[in-house]
Amino acid sequence: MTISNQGTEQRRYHHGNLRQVLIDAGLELLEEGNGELTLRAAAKRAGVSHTAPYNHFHGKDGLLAEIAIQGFAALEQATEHARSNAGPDAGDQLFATGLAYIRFGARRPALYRLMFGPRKTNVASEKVEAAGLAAFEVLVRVMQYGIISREFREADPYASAFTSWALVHGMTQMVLDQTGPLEAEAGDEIEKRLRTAHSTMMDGMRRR
Amino acid sequence: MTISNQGTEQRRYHHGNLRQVLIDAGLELLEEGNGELTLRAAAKRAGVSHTAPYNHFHGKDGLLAEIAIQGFAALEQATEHARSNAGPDAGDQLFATGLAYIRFGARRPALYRLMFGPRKTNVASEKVEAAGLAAFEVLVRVMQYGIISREFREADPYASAFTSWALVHGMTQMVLDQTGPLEAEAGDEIEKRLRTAHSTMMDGMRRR
DNA sequence: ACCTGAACACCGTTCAAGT
DNA sequence: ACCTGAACACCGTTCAAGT
Repeated sequence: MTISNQGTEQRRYHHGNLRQVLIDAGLELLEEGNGELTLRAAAKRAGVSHTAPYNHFHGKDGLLAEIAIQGFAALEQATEHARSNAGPDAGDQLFATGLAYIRFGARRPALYRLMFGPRKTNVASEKVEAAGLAAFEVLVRVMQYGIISREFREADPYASAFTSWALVHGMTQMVLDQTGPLEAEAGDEIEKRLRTAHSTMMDGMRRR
Repeated sequence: MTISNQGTEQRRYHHGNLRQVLIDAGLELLEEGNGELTLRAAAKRAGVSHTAPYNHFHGKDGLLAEIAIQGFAALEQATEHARSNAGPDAGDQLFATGLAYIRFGARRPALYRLMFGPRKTNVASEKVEAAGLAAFEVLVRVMQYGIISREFREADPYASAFTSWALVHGMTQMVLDQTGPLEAEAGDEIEKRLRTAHSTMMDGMRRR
């Protein structure tokens, strides 16, 4: 006790870090999953009884919240990666970020829906919001860069980012649903649509 | 039989038009409902056994599809009403349509989510898509009008409508979720955000 | 043609009980 | 501290049976 247990180490009992194992199981099921995530299925995949998760999460919503947080972290990473590889042009960075965003949703539809789905307001959901905000800030940085580099006209980067976020968020939703007039899984169609929207937006954002 | 039964009249058995009664019950539960719609709850409200709906719908998904169709019809009506009351300026019409759209979602969150939520692809979902397309075409008409009146520059009205639709759809989603940086239920905040986005878009759409 | 009730296989959650 | 198994109240769906 005084020797072997380092303070920051995750405690392990039967399965060692069951908490993360359950989250990973949930993410897997969501990836494979044609439908909904089930607490019992996640427990089964983790190799524990269906009541074991209650020792680590605030019921099903608690597990869902953790999964959403990790989803937002992955979204942030995907968009930031695209942004930093897009070259020095702010408009290019904005387009690359938006495209990476939509592709993230298109490839992980169930996870994406979970991230933006309804959540009972509780303590955990605040952490989800924080994770979502961190992903949002990738776009804010693009806007700030565009303004500082004098490529974009003066504006509130936060407000500009909000507009762009809403646009790609809406497009992603339309890719996931078959509702609305975007039927193609073909990435070409998505890219073409985003290109059109992006051009219109850029006309309104660029310095004249 | 030869006398009393008119061909187009809805057949009534115990409850008369149970089909529509179930749809209305579902809409009510969705409106009140803090959470999910249940087939059994809809049947209970309609005053029938929980298996009765299977005589009228393809299971729960069938009922959900019908509700979504009626939801899209209501959305179409709300946006069309706003458009036709917005005066002759195409930009004003576009803004009014978008605001009506977001408000529709904000006031019927559960119905809105159902309309755009996941649906198992089957026959019924084609009719849902058609209903969604009809609502979308309100925006297409605004774009066509703006181009014909030479207020908007030449463009594919379909593509322009798509961009606007994605934008308001994304904003609506952000109002419903608390995710993202739009916390206010106050209509003022929503209107302000839409105004910003609309101005940017209009800069890109207006004839120079 | 339309409806019911029993039955089945699920689900989330609680709780006493084990280690 | 962590896990299990029984139990409870739900859920969607099927099916034989009634009228």
